[in-house]
Amino acid sequence: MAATLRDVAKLAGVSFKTVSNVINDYPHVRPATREKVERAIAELGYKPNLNARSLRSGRTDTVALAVPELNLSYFAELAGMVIAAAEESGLTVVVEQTGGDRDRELALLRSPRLSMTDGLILSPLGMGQEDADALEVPFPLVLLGERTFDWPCDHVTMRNVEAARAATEYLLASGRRRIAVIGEYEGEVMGSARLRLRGYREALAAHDVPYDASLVVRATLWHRADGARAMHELLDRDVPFDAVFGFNDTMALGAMRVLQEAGRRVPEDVAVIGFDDLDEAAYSIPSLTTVDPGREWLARTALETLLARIAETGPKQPPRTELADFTIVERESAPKN
Amino acid sequence: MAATLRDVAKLAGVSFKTVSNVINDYPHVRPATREKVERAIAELGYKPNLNARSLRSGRTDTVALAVPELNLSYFAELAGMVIAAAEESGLTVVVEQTGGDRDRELALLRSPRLSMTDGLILSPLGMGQEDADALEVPFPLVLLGERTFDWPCDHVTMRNVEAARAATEYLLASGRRRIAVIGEYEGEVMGSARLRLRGYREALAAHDVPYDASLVVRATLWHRADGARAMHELLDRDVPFDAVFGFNDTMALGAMRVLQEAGRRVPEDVAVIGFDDLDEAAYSIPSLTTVDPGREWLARTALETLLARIAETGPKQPPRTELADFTIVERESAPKN
DNA sequence: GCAGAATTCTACAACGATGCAAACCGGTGC
DNA sequence: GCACCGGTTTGCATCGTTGTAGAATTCTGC
Repeated sequence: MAATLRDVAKLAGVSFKTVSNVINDYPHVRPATREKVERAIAELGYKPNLNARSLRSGRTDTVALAVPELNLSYFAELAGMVIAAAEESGLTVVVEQTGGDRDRELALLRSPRLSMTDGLILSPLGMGQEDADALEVPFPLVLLGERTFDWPCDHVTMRNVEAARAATEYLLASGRRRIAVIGEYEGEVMGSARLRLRGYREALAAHDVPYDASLVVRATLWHRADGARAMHELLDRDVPFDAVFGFNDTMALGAMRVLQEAGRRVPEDVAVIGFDDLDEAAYSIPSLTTVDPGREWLARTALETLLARIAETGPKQPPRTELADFTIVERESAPKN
Repeated sequence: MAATLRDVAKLAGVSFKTVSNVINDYPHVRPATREKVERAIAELGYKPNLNARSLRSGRTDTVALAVPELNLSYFAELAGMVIAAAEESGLTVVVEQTGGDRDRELALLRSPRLSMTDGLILSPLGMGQEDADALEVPFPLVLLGERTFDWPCDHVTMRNVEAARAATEYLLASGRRRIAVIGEYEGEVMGSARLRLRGYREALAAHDVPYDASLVVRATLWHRADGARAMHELLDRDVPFDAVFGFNDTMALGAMRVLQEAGRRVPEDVAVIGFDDLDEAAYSIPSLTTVDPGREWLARTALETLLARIAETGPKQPPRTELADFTIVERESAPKN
């Protein structure tokens, strides 16, 4: 089996605690001793058993990240960024998929699996206000992305309302007046869909454009297929529209595809704007104008916030809420004018 | 702090070992005792400390999955599938990103972090034959995707040569003769790029179409931007071509975008075929004909193979090689004729 | 050359769980 | 009435590490 501290100690001719001291950079170790120990470590290829270390020290240097599914590019890219940021701090990341399902989110929050981690970054989707007290957990927890309830808990998110409002105003400024929306999700109380819809309505109101419910199409999951389905539904409704605001890029791309199949030119007949600024938005045909919600910043900040909470020793600090800045990325599907 | 076995034991009025027996479904526990213990567990909200359990039992019920980056949809979707499959077996998955970088792949194989897992599923990219003995590791290891060297090690992959050959023949059958290829990677000896190129050449040879190196464009990373860059390069070369075979969908989509920007019609002027069958391939404009390499099967099989190796007790079984079946998914970018 | 203060090293007890083997307990069989 | 037998419960050692406290060694100043 793998070498342990004691094996190294025996080889180096010191007590096993000294080996531990060397590994942990304990200051008072004579250079000669240190070198002897290091040679023994190298010779045996000793690697510390992190489980034992965790058990003893109480720290695992592992964090859990729970997202709906990696199949959604937004979450895949976000997860990639969180993992990269964690790697920089020497942390390991356990990735969990909840499917955006309430029960699985709740189960995760209670799961013993989390005892192997120092904390959790959760992107909740399915949970609602009635589940808020499930967030009363005995470990550091950071919500990443819109929370669907009111609860004092660290929270890193984007300016959904403002960004959606800006996106809508961008379309309005380019002369569009009949702006359809894809991604509304009626069951949801405080999630992204609701907030983005609010931003949309604020923009309309600010420009005296009447809100028309027949331009709003719901989609609970935000996959490409949902965007496509929503666009079919919109076309079937046979209401005129000259722009589409997809609540995420994936749906916007799905919708854009259907739009063009149906013979509508983008952007001449219909402008399309998305939300997320996925990698692929720059390469679609036409390329997709979208909102960059500041994902890189979100990922890093979520991790930093979690680490700060983990490092916390004294009395509990009040919950933090961090908001990313957004920008609108202009591309072909919705030119400025 | 969290409740331990002893706390539960005290509350239930039994020895802590009995509590352990209840938790582990040890058969000889009187129903009355079991119930008493279970009540105490529920009352205290006891959750086993998995670190302690792992230390003692040697099993972590966690596996590591290392892919180049989640930013590449292929790997994101693959990772999602592996995690989902692991979840079904009650396993946790640690995700590592290597960036396809040789040094990081090697570092990972030697990392103490793996002591927190029961085994590793690795998608190697950067390592080469000279690193083969780095695969001599003291834990179960399964290579997922093409291996870049010859080494007796469990290996789950796709039929790269045959699939590439089939893709090329598909294009030939539709009358194309000048088929460009994007994704060749000269440094690589045995990886996917080489194998797919071989399949391409076999198909050409079988149909007496001469191989023309000026139609082959290299790309070391297989991002959308690489596909776009490669297509620019190809257009700059000013050689005639009537089809493009992208070694993955992401590049094919990037290339298709550039192609259309340049005024070439897809598929009328140039047919495009990809490889991977990503979600988005069905929604691009035009939708992308591609090779489905059997990812779902790959993900599940990789995990199963790893689990079998972990469960292994007796003498080491010989390494397994598992090959997924592929299919060609016909879409608009390359119609059958 | 020696006391006293640093410095360096070691011993022992945890962390919270599981495996083993022994102890217990009530009932049988003789 | 006693040995014996399952089924049931328990005690102890142990996994590999770190924290604390104290022992051993070296260094300093006189």
